[in-house]
Amino acid sequence: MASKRKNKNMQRFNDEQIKLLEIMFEEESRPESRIKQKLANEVGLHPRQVATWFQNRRARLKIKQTEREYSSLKASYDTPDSKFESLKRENQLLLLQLQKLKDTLDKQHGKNGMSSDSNSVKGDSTSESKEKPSILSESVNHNINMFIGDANCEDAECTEKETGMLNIAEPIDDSSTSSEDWCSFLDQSSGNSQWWE
Amino acid sequence: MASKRKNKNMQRFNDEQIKLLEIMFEEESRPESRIKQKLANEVGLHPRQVATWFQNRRARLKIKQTEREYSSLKASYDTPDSKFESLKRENQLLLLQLQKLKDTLDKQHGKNGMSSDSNSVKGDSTSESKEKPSILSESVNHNINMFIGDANCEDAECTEKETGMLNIAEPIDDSSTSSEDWCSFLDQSSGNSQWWE
DNA sequence: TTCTAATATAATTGG
DNA sequence: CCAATTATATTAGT
Repeated sequence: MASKRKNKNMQRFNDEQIKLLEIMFEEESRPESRIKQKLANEVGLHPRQVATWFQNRRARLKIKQTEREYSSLKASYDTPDSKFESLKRENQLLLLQLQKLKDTLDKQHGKNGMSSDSNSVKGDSTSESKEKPSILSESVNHNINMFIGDANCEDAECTEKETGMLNIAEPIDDSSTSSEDWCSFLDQSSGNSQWWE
Repeated sequence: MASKRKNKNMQRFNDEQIKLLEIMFEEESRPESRIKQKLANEVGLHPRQVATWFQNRRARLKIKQTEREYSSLKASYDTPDSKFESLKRENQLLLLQLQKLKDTLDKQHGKNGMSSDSNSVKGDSTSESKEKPSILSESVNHNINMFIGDANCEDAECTEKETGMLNIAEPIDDSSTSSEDWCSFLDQSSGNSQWWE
């Protein structure tokens, strides 16, 4: 394909040569031709080799710098994983709304929280006969559980971490409690995370 | 950097050598030692050089195959991103539940549905609703555990993973809820989005 | 020891 | 000159 016959022998430069080249590179990563020629004489290489070495050396430097930049950028932007955080916050808000609505309904029905607890976990399907199947409670308790996962990490270091989420203490502050602003509220909450669509 | 001492001369193999090596490689990419030795004699290289060549040749082959596989896999699978789809679906479920609750409330309060602001479920959190230690809240909270796993292992650096636990939400029996378009802010579920990469 | 995967380095190619 | 790629070698880990 592309193999020329003019390829001679390649030669790894020895430590002395490398050392001198590195020293020169530290002073000036892009020296003039004359300097390179002089250097070539000193280390016993062809000028072309010295030029090539400087090019490769600059390329290596650039790669390292780029990697470093990328790392720090990623470290600063990626850490909280803001995208997932936002989605989780979104879900928390929705759950908060559900909870409040449920409280309101319970009050309306004048229930005592202690007895006749039809809103426990969904395990009590033994005898569901309630005078009011109340789509509400069942619906609420129905399931807010979720499992969302994916693990691609083969042998990497995916460290696990517990999230003590559910800080529902979030001040949702009712500045605008007008009538059917259900939608507006939800609209807001989903609006502050446009990224998800 | 890592240049050890005894780096001597390297030698590019000539066309004849390469040609023979390639022919042999096509027949058997991993020949036995004797064959490699015989080959080395035929082309005038050290056995070690021939072995190295085969190793790197295999590496190159594998890289190309892997790249091809990755490309097609990525092309076909990359888009939906099930994690976020799941989260979005979860949000939709929550909203559906809210809708049901809201409908129920409207019916209970009957006529003033249009201007009903009696239960604007939102803002409280500051005062009010103290008399009820909210057993319900706990119940709800217990159901909120999520398990979210993140996996960007491209660079073998899974930043973090959060675990809650629990199971998949049962599908809501929404055969009756056909008015899905309330606050239609969820509907554009757009599965495209590569925004997060 | 052999193999794989990852990396280093000298050289080439094309722009 | 630079970016990208190639070809050989070397090293770490199994």
